[in-house]
Formats: sequence, structure tokens, C-alpha cells
Amino acid sequence: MDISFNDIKQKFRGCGLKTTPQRTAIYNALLRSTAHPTAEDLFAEVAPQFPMMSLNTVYYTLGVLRTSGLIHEVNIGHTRARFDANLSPHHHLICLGCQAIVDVMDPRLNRLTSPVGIPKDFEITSHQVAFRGFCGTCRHHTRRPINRSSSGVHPTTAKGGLHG
Amino acid sequence: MDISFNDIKQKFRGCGLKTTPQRTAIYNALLRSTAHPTAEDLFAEVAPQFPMMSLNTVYYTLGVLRTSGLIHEVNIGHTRARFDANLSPHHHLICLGCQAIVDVMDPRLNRLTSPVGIPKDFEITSHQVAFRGFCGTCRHHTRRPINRSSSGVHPTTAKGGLHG
DNA sequence: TCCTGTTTAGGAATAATTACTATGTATCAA
DNA sequence: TTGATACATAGTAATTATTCCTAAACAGGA
Repeated sequence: MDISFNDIKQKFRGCGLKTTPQRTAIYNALLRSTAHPTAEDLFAEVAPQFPMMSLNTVYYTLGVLRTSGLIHEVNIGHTRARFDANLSPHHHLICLGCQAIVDVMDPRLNRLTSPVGIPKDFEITSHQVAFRGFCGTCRHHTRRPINRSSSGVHPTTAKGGLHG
Repeated sequence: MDISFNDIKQKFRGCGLKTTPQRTAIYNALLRSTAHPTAEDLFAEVAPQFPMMSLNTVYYTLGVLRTSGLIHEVNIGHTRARFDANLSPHHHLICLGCQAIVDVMDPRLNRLTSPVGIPKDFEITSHQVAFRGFCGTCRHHTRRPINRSSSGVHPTTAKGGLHG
């Protein structure tokens, strides 16, 4: 799943985007992550390399990448936008405890038939299944750690999408 | 789908909630709607009956109803929370143009098998399918009316979930 | 290398929601 | 029926996430 600097440059060029160090770092961080980070998560990850960088730049960059179709925005609530560079059709597993989002790649879910009883002039362009529940850690411990400041990473367990 | 004042009172009592006129009106408005209104939509709908009412009360009430399990929160983006009093398992059709949300009651979608390749200690408690696309009106007219102030109701067409 | 339009960074602004708090009121018990 | 009390309401202020605005910096093509 690794991608080179030149690959990124090519992608940016293909979308008519300039290749700046900040933009490259943000996109690269998103490519490497499977945790569906928020803008602030990405800012925290990239900031050490660019001490002068503004959170604004992260928002601007994510907006540009989204409208260029290089990334997707994923939401599990109204509170914060989360982002995903995985463009292949997939679904999500969402922990109601720690808010972790895990990709579900089961191809059977990509082939759901059109539902019955919908307005006949509605044109469906995509669909996505969200499975909700509790991950191993949240199942055993408290049910609601309420972790608003990070993307599904337990305060106790250091890094990674879904602990355990 | 009509519900009496006494039914509502019973439901509230069953959850240990006091029956106040504001609370009753808000819940009743949500029960009657299929448009998945926002807090502000509900405020606008109920305000004529209670000129002194605060938007705060709507937020507080929706929070109480949600934690009591009487309503669900539905989100199609990070921008605003939308609410639903339809508790029977169902799915959603979302117009990318006008942001309308329509319930999809196809029971086949309730019986999706557990997906492959997920962490084995994850306990799935529910799932929901979101179909995205364009409703009849948005398909023909502009693709992105960007309607942030209302719940999927076209400026041109008056009231209702999905026009047409 | 130089020009030009995009990108960045900083601060201010906005929108949605939550927090705080005094007053009001539904409910229960006497 | 009445009174006490805990929950609700309304008003204002605060917070959070995001967007807007602007000047300076810089990438990419001529």
C-alpha cells in the first residue's frame, strides 16, 4: 500500500494540482492511515515536519483533494469530518464506544440490489453499509469512553485503527 | 401512523420523562415528519405554538429523547444533526443535490450477513445502508443546489420529504 | 530566470451545538 | 389538593469545527 513521491506528484498533476511539501505530506499521511483521521489528526501528524503550518492549510488541502476526487469524506456523526484515501468501494465498521472506523472490504456488499419502494425517478449512484457495534476493547471496558479529540484511538492504547 | 397525546404521555412516562407541552410538541412533530428534520427545522415548526421557546430547549429535548431511545440521530454529513422518530429498522436514500433523506423499508436489507474480514472480537449491534444519488428534481436541474438551511426541501417545492 | 496564479498562514468570522444558571412547572407524596 | 422537589425551560455565554479573508510565499510553465 506504499506510494512513492513521484506517484503522488503524478496524481496531483493529473488533477491540475501543484505539488507542495505540505500537500504531499497531508495526502501521504492519509494514504498511510486506515483510521479515517480528522483534519486535526492529520494536522497533528504532519505538524512536526512543518512547524509553521496552519490548521487552515489542512482544511484547504482536504477540500482540494476531495473536490479532485483523490479522497473521500466519511462521517459517523455531525461533530467532525473524517477522511479516507481508500477509493476502492468499501464499507465501514464503526465502534460506538471509541468511534473507530474500520474498512470492510467484503465485495458481496458492493452488489446489493436496488431497494424496493423508492421513488422511481431517483437515480442511485452509490451505496455504503455502516455496521455499528463495539470493538473488543469497548465491549469489555466502559461502553462509552467519549473520545472526541482523536479518531478512534483509545487513550490507553497508543496508535492504530482498531486496538486488539 | 397517528399517535395520541396519551400514547406520547405513556412513552414519556415509560422512560421516566416529564410530559411538558414543549416536549410533546417536539416529539409529535418528529413523529409526523418523514423528512428527518434538523433541530432548527423542528424549532421552526413548533415555535408558532410556543413563541417564548428557545432553540436550546429543542436541542435539550432531542438529546433527552435520543438517550431515552425514543428517537434516532441520522447524519449525512458533518454539518448538522438530523433526527428520526421511526424506530423500526430501515435504511436511507440520500439526495446529493438537495440533501433529502427518504426512508427505505426494504426488509431484505435488514438481513445482511456479517461481513468477512472484520476483527473477530467486534460485536455488531446494527447496520444501515445509505444509498446516495439524485432525486428526480435534482437529476434534471442543477446537481448541487447546496441547501444548508432546510432538510431536503427544495426552495421551489414547498413541503415534504422528497418532491415529485 | 521571471511571471503568474495557486497555495499557504494567520487572524477573524460563522454555524451548530453545548454549558451555565435562574426561573418555572410536572409529578409524587402526604 | 397542596407543597416540595427534581426535572424542564429559556436566556445568555461559551465552545467546537469549519470557513472566509488577505497578504506573502512559492510551484510550474514561458
